[in-house]
Amino acid sequence: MTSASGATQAADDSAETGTQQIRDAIRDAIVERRLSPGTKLSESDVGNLFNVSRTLARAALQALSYEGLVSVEKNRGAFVAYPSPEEARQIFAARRLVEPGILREAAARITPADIRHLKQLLLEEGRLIGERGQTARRAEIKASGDFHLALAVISGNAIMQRFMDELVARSSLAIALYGQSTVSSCGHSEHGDIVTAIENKDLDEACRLMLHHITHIEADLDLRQRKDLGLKEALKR
Amino acid sequence: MTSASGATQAADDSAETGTQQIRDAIRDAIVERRLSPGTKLSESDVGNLFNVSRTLARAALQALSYEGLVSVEKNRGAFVAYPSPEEARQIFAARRLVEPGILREAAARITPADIRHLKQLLLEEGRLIGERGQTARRAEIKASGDFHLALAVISGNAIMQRFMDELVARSSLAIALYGQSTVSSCGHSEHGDIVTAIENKDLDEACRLMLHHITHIEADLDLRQRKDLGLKEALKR
DNA sequence: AAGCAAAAAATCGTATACAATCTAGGCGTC
DNA sequence: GACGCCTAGATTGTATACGATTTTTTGCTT
Repeated sequence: MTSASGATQAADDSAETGTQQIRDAIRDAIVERRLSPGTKLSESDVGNLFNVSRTLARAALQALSYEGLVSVEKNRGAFVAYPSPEEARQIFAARRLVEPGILREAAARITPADIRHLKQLLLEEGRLIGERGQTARRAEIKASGDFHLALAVISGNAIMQRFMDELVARSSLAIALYGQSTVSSCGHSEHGDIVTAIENKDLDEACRLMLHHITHIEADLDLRQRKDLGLKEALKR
Repeated sequence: MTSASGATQAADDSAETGTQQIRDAIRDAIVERRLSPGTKLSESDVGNLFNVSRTLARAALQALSYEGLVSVEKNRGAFVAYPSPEEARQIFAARRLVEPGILREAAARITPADIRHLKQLLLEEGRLIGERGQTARRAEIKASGDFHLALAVISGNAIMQRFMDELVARSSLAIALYGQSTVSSCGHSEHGDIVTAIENKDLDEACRLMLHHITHIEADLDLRQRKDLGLKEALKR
């Protein structure tokens, strides 16, 4: 619920109602991996699906392209983004670069209520890992990201929060493409350790754990360049 | 020249020619402060100005709103963004958070050619400070940002590069609104010091200087809340 | 049957049209 | 003269229309 529409607004008064809704729906579908990288998103289809004109569908796709979740190719249309191994590396490099800083700012402003909230998220995440079925798996993916997003919220910096929204969403894409282990459930305990370190006011340790955690996620990816990638057209549909 | 259109593309194949052009033109105008915060940007006006339909004008404005440079209010239109003091603080907080990291990555990959390029930028910047006239002033503003952007380019991370583009542009808005000293020319020597520290492989010192530099820029702003800000309508046009 | 060329269909790029909403000015009342 | 209401104009929100580009299909040739 925290992340249902928790992306771009902040103080966003814009919210072209229709567009916003479509954008969030598609974003969620991408992040939860109901839409695979490379899937074509035709403007007409999206429009029909939401009972809205191509104009709005196009606007939504355009918006998603600014977040790096879909790539639009001139005269060819929009596709769910298909990050290259290099792009994937950059996504995680960016996270290593900003998340320790966010963590520090968050720790400086954190309240007992925030800590309770974080633990709540952890509990929820743990519960989902226990369950089985696709629905639970998808919820787990989202929950895993929500932890990092929650820290950004606590940090109180709306700009960093939006940036993290983008990074977490794009991470999900990279994992969908290059992830090896079935799920990144491995990372759950690491989230808990980070909270503990924050509670103990051991920021250096918390940051160390955070960096380790991100590296751990990335290590589960197989980012070796696929050689036959020249005919990327084949992948696009 | 490095920054002429040096913002959003990277591997951007999209480039709806018309929209892209309009967006860059308006962005430049905002960054160079030819457009003041709060200025109304009507879709028809923008369209006419670029001999293009409202459709494309709207798309360009929408794009700029994703970068935080214009704010669009439902049923009211688009305005050059008018960042609140709090927003301004967050912009600089974000820069303090990411720029040391970018600097470290850049330093790790920097080549002699890159260093020559940085010094070239410094020279150009120094030259502009010497000149007088509005044109020179505007060029100076842009040059000052270009230094930070160049570091992001050298870091080789396209995602951080795009983020820095946004932060530098928004900084320019904050300075335009709250800046006190005529120009931030004060910061020029600091840029030089940073390059020197990089050359000396003294990364800790370089980061220290960078943080100091950003704080210095922010310190020149008067971010006291204006009390009569309730009737923000008055400020909007 | 495979390959290629041209035509047909689908899809995108952009402009225009119409409805909904907001803004401004005028008029009347108090 | 000030306040409120109402109409006229301007501006945005969304849909539709049409030309351009790409993709697919068809049908012919080898």
